[in-house]
Amino acid sequence: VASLIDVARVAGVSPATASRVLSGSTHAVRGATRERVLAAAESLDFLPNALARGLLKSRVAVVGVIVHDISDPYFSEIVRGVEDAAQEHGYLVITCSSDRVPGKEESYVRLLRAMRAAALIFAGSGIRDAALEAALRRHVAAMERYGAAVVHLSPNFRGQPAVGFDNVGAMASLVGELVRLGHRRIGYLSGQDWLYISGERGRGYRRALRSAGLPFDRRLVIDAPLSLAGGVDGVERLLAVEPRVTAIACANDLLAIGALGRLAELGVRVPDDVSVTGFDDIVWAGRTSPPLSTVRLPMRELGAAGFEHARQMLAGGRPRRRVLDHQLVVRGSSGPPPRRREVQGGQPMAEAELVVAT
Amino acid sequence: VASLIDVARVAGVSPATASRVLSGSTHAVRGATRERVLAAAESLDFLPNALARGLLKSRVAVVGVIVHDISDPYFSEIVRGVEDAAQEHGYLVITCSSDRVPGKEESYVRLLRAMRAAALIFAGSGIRDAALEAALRRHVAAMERYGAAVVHLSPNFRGQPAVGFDNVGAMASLVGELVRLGHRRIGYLSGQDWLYISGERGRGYRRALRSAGLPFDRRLVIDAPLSLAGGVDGVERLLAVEPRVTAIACANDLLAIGALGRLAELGVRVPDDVSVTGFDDIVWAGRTSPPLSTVRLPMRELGAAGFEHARQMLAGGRPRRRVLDHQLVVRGSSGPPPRRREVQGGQPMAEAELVVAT
DNA sequence: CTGAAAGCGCTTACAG
DNA sequence: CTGAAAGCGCTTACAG
Repeated sequence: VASLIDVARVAGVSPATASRVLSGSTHAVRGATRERVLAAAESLDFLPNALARGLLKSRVAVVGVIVHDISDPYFSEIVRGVEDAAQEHGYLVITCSSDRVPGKEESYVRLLRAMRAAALIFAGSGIRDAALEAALRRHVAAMERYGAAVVHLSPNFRGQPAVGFDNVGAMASLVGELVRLGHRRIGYLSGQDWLYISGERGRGYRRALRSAGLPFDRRLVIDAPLSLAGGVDGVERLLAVEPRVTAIACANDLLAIGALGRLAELGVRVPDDVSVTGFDDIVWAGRTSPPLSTVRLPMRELGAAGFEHARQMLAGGRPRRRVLDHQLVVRGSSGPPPRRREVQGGQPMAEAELVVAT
Repeated sequence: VASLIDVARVAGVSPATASRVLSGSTHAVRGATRERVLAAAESLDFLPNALARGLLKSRVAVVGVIVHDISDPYFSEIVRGVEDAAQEHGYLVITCSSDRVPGKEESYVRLLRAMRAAALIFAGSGIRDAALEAALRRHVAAMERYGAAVVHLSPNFRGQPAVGFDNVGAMASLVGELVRLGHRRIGYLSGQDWLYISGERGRGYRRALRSAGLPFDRRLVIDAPLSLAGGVDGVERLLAVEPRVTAIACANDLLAIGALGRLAELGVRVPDDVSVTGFDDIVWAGRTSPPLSTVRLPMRELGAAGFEHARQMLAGGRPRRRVLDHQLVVRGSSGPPPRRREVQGGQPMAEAELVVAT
């Protein structure tokens, strides 16, 4: 493989001159010399070694992104946004699926640090885990010492993210919409309680209830993981605890889609018997049966903005914190509560009646 | 940031000794010395610089994966498989969404080559483009020269992939299933004709027709891109050309799901009026309305096997070519053709009759 | 405008 | 078992 030395030799110049031509330096080089170097590089199919350059610069043009799972559409959308922005600037993107397991997250960050990645983006929510957070602080400090930019896109141990969403407000407006439709007993599938993001979205749910003067019933909040399986399981548990819910708000679309599937199996009609809402608006939310009412978060834009934030930091700037806009998307999975129940008011209802539509 | 030199100084040994302890060398080191080095590394929060090591080894523990689009579930599944296998061996994964644009693909491969990635995995189909293929040959040759492993997971200019699927056979059996159900006029949304994969799957479609003694009608093959939008648009064009189709086979699930959406809007009932089949079995295929009949490809396993193949090559082995098993998944989107049409046989049918179910 | 030289942080024959 | 030294492939003050 040709090195800069080879190019210099073929062009009949010193490596220093060859470097100045090939690395985009501003140092002046005579036109004819420049041509000779370019021709030599071309003929040798020379490509500068990014490792050598990175060693010198103490960091390499790579951005690591920590996600929960790259096959989760929420995260693949974000990564796509990072990728697009990164590519424009010649950066490569490393994806790390932590599965929200502290050990995996730490191990990925360690590898990224060893690689001297120029930027580290935490796309997913922070995990409440003292040992992990201590390790993360250490790694992040070390990375910042060698000049890396570290950016969070979700709430975490450092607080609010550099670029993010108004999770509280968005969830509050979505649940508020259910209240407006007439729902009074609204269940909530909340996501793992040791995720910072669950705290935020749960706060939105409670805020909406409070604004409507509705009581908060702890039993209606089910701590189900943010996944399809979590939705399947969570909706089951919720109905077992309180079959009279007329609406189920979910902390993300995956939970809601899982719930939708299980409700269909149980013969519970959506939205006739129960309304269901998601959060995120992944592309598949519009194609479920019925289509999911949710909140649209511009995930791709988030990823791009996250990279941009990092890039500005690398350029020595102090970019401002940003909160990207969300949008309510009302589709077919939400509607007014069933009449019969309104008539019954707060009366307990036999479980059989809930699945009357079977 | 602490370097090996710092560790050596603190431990009171030479950098050579510190290296031997910290890099997992087999070179013998006295127990007490080893302890001192380990303690020093620990106290300095030392992490070896992967760039320096990579420079020495002429490649770095990173695997680049070229995909069409990381937000396409087919590819995010594959990447997840690569990631899981890679993580076990301390490799990091770089994802590159080429959008099937030759210039982007070339540019990503160039960056990966500059980075001295130890492995390059082409997850998506090859693109028929002379200029791209020439550039790719050049880059791949250079990468192999510095010791990288290059692996394809889909048909391409080099022929069949190192690890892949039996696309022809799988599509033939799926279309064969439609024939078995009684369909005689089967449309086909084929994917871009300049993708090697489209050629393979299209061959499967033709093989099934041939086996059944059915004529191949070029007009029933619609060259629609492998995406949701392609399905929306493709099904529209197909019905315009030949409203009498009783089944529509699609080159992937995205096409089929797009088609399903458009058919619902048109009031065409699936499968009562028209059967629809996909290919890949992405996780969402089971949640459409109706659920999609398709072929299940173990994408995650493909990614893992692809990494494993590369790893064996890096270890100096000559791993065997592999074809992973697929599986027919018959769900609700396919069924017998409508009665009325069987009665009418080959009679032309007014377009209005097709959408009679509106 | 050009080049010699030092150095980024490691690893590994080689000598002892 | 340990260490001095060379070298991977670049870039950049520094001198001219």
